This record gives sequence, C-alpha cells and structure tokens, in this order.
Amino acid sequence: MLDIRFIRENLDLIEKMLSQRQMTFDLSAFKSLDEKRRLLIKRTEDLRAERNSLSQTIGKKKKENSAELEIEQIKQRVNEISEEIKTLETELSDIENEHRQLILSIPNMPHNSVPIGKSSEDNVVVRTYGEPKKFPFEPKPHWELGEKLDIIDFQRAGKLTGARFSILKGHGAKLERAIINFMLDLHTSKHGYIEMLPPFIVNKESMTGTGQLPKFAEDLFKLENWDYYLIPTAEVPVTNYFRDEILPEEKLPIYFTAYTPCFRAEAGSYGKDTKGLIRQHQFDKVELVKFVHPEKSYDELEKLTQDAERVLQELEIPYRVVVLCTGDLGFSSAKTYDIEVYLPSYNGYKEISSCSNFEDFQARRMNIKFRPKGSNKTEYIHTLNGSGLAVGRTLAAILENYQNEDGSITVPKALRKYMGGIEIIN
RNA sequence: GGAGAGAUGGCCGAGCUGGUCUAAGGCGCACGCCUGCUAAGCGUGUGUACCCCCUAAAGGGGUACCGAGGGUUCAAAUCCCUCUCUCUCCGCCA
Repeated sequence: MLDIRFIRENLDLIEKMLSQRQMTFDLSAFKSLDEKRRLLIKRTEDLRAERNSLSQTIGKKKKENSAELEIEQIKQRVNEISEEIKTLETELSDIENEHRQLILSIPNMPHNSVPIGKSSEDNVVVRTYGEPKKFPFEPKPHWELGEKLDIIDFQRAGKLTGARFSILKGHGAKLERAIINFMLDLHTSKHGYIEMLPPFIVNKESMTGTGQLPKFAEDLFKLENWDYYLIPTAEVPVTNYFRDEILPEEKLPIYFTAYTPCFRAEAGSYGKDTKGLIRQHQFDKVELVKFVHPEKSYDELEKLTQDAERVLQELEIPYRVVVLCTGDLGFSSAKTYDIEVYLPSYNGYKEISSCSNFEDFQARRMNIKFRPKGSNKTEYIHTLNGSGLAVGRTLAAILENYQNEDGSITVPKALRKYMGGIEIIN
C-alpha cells in the first residue's frame, strides 16, 4: 500500500509506474472518488462536531436545572442532525470501501535502479556462478530419474489427490528432509537468522498484510466454512508476526528463517511446467524474512540474496542472478533479484529463489513501525524476503546436475551428513 | 465441548452506579533546569489514523479510535447483543 497523500500528489508518477509495470488502471476514477470521499468526510465531521457540542449543552443545562422545554428543543435539533449523519454515513462507507480496494490494488513503486522492461526477457543478468556441466551422455530430466529410481511417484499422487502433486519415497523423501535441514542450519548458524515454525493456515488479515489479498485470491486455497487460507509461502505468517506492533530501534534488524510447505492454486498457470517438480500445488520452501531500518534495506537486500546464493554454492550447482525489470516485478516489491539454477532438462536457468525489498509497502499494510532514538514519532520499517531456497526445485536441480550415466545420483558433499553418509542414490 | 474471569495509549494501570473522560496516576521517551562527574531531583512535553485551514517552515481546528462489529440514548470506555482472542478449572484428545 502506498501513502494516500503520495498517490494524490503524484498521480503522474503513479501513471508512469503503472505503464512501466505493464498494468492498466483507471486513475481518473481514483481521482474523482478521492475528491468525493474528502467532501463527504468534511460534511459528516462538521455535523458530528455540531451534535457533540449540542449534547454537551444538554448535559450542562440539566445540571443547571434549565426548563424541560428548552432541553427538548435541543434534543429535537440533534435528532435531525443524526438523521442526516446516518444518510451520509451509508454513502461514505460505500465510497471508503471502494477507495480502500483501489489503493490496495496499486502496486509498489519500483526502485530507480530497477531496469525498465516489458517482460522476463528484459531482466538483466547480474552475475553467474559456476559453469553448466558438460555431460558425456544425454542427461535425463529429473522426473525420469526420480521415477526410475522409485524416489518420486507422480502417478499415484494423481490418484491420491490430482495433477500437480507428487510423492517422495525412500531416499527421495530423505533427500528432501536433508535439503531442508541443511538450509535451516546454514541460515541459522552462518547468517544469523532465527528459525521459526509458523502455522500453515492463516486468516484474511494476514493475507492482506503481505499483499496476496485482495488482488490474488484466485491463487490461494481457501478452507471451506472458514475465513482461513493455506499459506502460499512462509512469508505470510512470518512477516505478519509483527503486525500492528512498534519495534524498538535497537532490535533492528531482525532476521527470521522458516521451513513450511507452500500451497498454490495458481489459477493462471495451466500448461506451464506441466512435468516434474517445478510447478506443484504443494511444495516445500525455506524462507528468509527481514525487518530492517529504512536506510539499510538495500544493503540488506544484497546480503539476503547472497545468503540464498550460498546454498547453491555449498551444493556446488551453477546458477545466475538476475534483477527483475519493471514489467516482471512482483506486485508488492520495489526491487527483486531472482536466483536461477541451471537445469539440464531446461537447457538453461530456472528460478529457484526470489529476493525482494518491499520497502514500507507491506509495513504500511501491516502497520509495523519503529521508534527512532531521540524521537517520539514512529516510522514504518522496511520488510524483505527471499526463498532460501525452494526445496522441490533444489531437489530437481540436484537430481539433474548430479546424475550419472547409469541413472544413479551422487549426493552433494554438503548433504551427506544429513543423508546418513549415503554418497550415491541408486 | 462445559463453567468462570478478562482485553484501556510505547508499557503498567485506574475508570466501568452514562454528561468537564478533553482517559487519572506511574514507567519509559524527548527537551530544558539544577548539580565538579555519575545517580537522584525539578519543570515542560509526549498515541494513531483521517479531514479542513494556514504555511517557506512551524502551527491551528475538527472527527474517529478504550479487543472487533452492531444496538439503546440528546450523549457510551461505561448499559445491551453478537463475535474474536487471552487466562483459570473441568471434559475430550495426538
């Protein structure tokens, strides 16, 4: 959410931003609605002020034992005002609702270092790590490797649930667990994050706080008969942890990491990545979340991205980092780096982590502030998050990058102690 | 699931037989004074959101907010209803 006054005073900037994000938005509707709203507020508030002062007068007159008739006349007048207020209030509440929905559906302003572009094709590669391995044989995609080794079962998952679900079995399940533990240990012991295991179900307020609602309801799984949703990412419960709180400045920055399954309906993704583990309705992810001082948030974004990259470095898997252009940038984000892992089955790179600085966009929605030293005023903090990493895609990347000619998988050195010393899956 | 108690500003905490509540008091914080230093003391100021006026800046006025939403009333932190959450006890349960 952007500041209302900022929107009002910078409509031309907003318009430019929206077109850079490839979005259409009726700003003139906002303008007239905003003016109407302010006019109505003024009128109702003036009437309320009159009612309040008349009511006080009645209290005083009663104490002074004034004439009943006089008091009755004032009551009569107040009743008339109240009627008028009631009419205006219904009108106003409709307008307030519409106004709020409009503001909540305006995306964040991109940082000025974000390249301008139309789509993911205009994203800019920032750095590349490692060289894609040259296989002396034809490498297989992870879904073939996984099924042959009987460590991933897509068929029966379809029976149990439906499309875009999978079952990990035996060493596949163990590898998933190993990856999760490896990532959590790395971030807690080397990067200073505090581990959290949050609820996997949250309410509407939390979804609104991080920006999934009201705009992206169709991407979420909602529980029947409850106003609760399955989380699409740990970002939602972890970032909302401090909703409606004022944090002491000396506590900043605060780093959290959390493993959770993630549930995504992804209404708009039919036909994309239909094979394998890449796009599932349920997948595991280790998330990184930061609450930081506004002046430090861009330094923190660089550090957070490096923390996520470190996972792939330790696993010795090639990747590259791209900065998303305005047309590909997420709704709430001011700047995002994607980490893309090398996948032989794609003959290229695939997103495995998305690291974003939301500046005060989420903090304003969630009302998370801090009190700067030497000031009585509060300010919004900045929030960031990034995957550290998507576990399913990491497993896929390991299978594909560590495959041998006979279809067996060499376990990356960093994971062996989490795999009970197993060096080869076959 | 049953019975009871509670939710008030950054924090603690009074008010809860409706009308100077314009939410006491304390702590914390900020500024100033005082004191060789420190501690203590004294004074002043300190919530959020929105709207209006004024503006270079400062400032001034108003409305709403005492867990959330309704209701009664000229007037609600205070009375009534519904809901949420927390705590205590009982029941059930991995």
